[in-house]
Amino acid sequence: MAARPATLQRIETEALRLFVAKGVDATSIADIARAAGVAQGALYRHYAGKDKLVWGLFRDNYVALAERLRTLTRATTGAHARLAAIVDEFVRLHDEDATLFRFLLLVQHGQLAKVTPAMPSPVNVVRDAIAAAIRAGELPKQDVELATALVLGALLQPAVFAVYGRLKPKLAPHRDRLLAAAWRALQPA
Amino acid sequence: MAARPATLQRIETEALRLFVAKGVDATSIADIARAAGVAQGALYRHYAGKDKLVWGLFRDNYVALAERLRTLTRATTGAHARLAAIVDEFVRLHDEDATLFRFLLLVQHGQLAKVTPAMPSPVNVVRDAIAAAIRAGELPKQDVELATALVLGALLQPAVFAVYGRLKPKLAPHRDRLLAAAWRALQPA
Amino acid sequence: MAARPATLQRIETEALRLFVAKGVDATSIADIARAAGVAQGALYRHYAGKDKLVWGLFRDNYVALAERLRTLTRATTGAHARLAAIVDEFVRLHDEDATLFRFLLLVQHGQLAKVTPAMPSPVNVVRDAIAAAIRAGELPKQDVELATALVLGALLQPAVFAVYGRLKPKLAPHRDRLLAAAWRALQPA
Amino acid sequence: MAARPATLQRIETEALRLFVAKGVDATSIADIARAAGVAQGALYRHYAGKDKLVWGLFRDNYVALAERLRTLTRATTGAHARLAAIVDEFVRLHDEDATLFRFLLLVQHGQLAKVTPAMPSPVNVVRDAIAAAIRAGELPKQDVELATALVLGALLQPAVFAVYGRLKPKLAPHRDRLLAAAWRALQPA
DNA sequence: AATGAATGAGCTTTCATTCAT
DNA sequence: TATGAATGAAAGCTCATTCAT
Repeated sequence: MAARPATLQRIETEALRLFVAKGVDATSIADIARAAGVAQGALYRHYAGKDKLVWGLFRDNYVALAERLRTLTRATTGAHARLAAIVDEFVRLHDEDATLFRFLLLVQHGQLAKVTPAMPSPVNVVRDAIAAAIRAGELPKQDVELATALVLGALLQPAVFAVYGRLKPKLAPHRDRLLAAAWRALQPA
Repeated sequence: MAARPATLQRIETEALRLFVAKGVDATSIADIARAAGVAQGALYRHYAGKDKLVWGLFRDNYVALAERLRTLTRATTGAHARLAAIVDEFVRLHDEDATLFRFLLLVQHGQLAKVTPAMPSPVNVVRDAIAAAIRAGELPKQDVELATALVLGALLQPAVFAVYGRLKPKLAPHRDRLLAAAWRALQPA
Repeated sequence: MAARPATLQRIETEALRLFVAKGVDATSIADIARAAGVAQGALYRHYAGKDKLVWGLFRDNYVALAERLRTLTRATTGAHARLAAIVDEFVRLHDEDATLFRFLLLVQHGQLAKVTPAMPSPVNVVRDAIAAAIRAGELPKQDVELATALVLGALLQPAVFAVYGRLKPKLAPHRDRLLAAAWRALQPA
Repeated sequence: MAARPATLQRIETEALRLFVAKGVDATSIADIARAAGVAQGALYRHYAGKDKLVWGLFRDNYVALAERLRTLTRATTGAHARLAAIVDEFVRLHDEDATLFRFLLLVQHGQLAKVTPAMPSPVNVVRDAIAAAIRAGELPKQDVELATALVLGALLQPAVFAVYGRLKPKLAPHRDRLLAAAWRALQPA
């Protein structure tokens, strides 16, 4: 009863690690099984197939991030404070679980097509926060989608730079700068 | 002698199109050969293998973009004008050859590891322009790599949004806004 | 102690049903266990393996049919009456338990190789009845095996037609016709 | 140009042989490739998959038999002469290519479900011949499907007996007897 | 130069069977 | 006794690459 959850846990941990290290397509089921210390067939008790494993890992964590962000924006008042909460959550996730963050970052292409409009999405949380701020007069009127892209760009591209070693592995030291860039990107004047 | 380059051209065009549409790994040599109207074996007369084909397409266009950007920044004076030239070139490439832009955007992970420091890189051109502006006192002192990431984020994330249909297919209408966001991201105050 | 036989019963019923519906090879142990409402491992307490399950089901019912036919032919006098008894038993089995009949019919190839000469076989009962009638002068001299084939053909091919919906599901209405065809097949003149 | 058809021919010949000897499910693609002396992948140049190979072999020969029978019945006049032509063709096919005949016989279950009404079918040719004879007053009125089953039973069950060694490998010596049994089965009086 | 049949390694997946609990 | 997670061998299939023509 103590070793059983461990198997699934090990599979997910190793899968994430390998997907980030080698890419999803270059990671075989055999690789994952070997790393997790189980037989290949054992994976199929937990996941219907490789696609489902990738999608499950992506969706669960993508949705969880969206829900945390939603909770944070609901608990916060004021456009700037909300943006700060969003930035902090991105930075925290990146620095606390870089593997997971990079998985979401690198694997999104190929998975985003499966995201349905009904699914909670971090992108939509950011967009909704911006839209609300505009409606409240806290931000100037502007193209909401473009504004969302600019905010996300300020958060994600530094993460990409960290992946390739152009920036140090932790984003926390850059938190204020990221927040400032994101905030100013919302002032089109 | 006039039709031969056409064959190679067709192969590259179709390969790019398929790589963007289905992803590199999901695109087989057979797919490309079929789309280009040649036999599979014929591809190997032009490329040593699939990896080389992908890498060749990436490197050639990546380097070409870098060289165009380098030429532009050399021909321009003043930090803001240079940044404008960079933004314009990104926007132009995106709007004139969306397939190529998206190929570079989506395929970079998995190819960037092969980029040597000696190779001209668009990222380095942007970084050098920023570094020069700081040295010249046109921009405040700051982390150059982080500044580069913020500028690129402002350019690339809107392109990602265009891929997923969150923004309209052309970036030109957003040119001023992108430039403003990139410029302000460089004022850390 | 009363529910246990029910488990075994359920396994056999569902196995037969699935074997007929999807074929033996296309039916997995998991399918049977699921349909019977037991765990996969539980099947192995009753059967040594899948092959043994199939063989057991075939042999038990094949032998049982042979023994019923043997009893009937022993209890009957006269060639025509015996043939009628055989036809009636085939028709009765078919109409009362179509699944079992079709299982025997469809699964025989692949199982018949395991039938030993010592095992009671419906085919041999029919053959022995014909041979006895010839010895008794009730039927003309003829190739006994060929005669057996002709009688069985008249009984089994209509059953095949019923499987594929070319005939209605019940053979009882055709009983007289089947008997006539079988009887006449035995008059080589 | 001489060796190419040989490959496909070898594949089909060996596949048929193995399917009859071991059954379709027990015959692996590896078995066929080994027997045909080609790599496994080579099979997929000619057939989309194992299912398609089996179906292709079945359908082609099933249809070809139907068309030969159709030609024969069209070229013949009189119910008895037509039936004789049908019996002769079955006997001929059986004795000249026992492997093919047994393939059609043993593999039909599992393939017949894919036969569309538009496809020429030996069963329908026999049925049509009987129906025509009834309309012409050459045979008494009767259930045409049942009559078809009885005729086919008289032809196919002896073939099954030959498979299992209960009858000698050739049916030709039994031709008159088979024809007589089939003909009498059509006289319900 | 081009063709396309063939190769062979590798992939994902299935499944009968085992065994600790 | 029953469970179901785990095993491991084998299956069907794909695909980058080679090579005789």
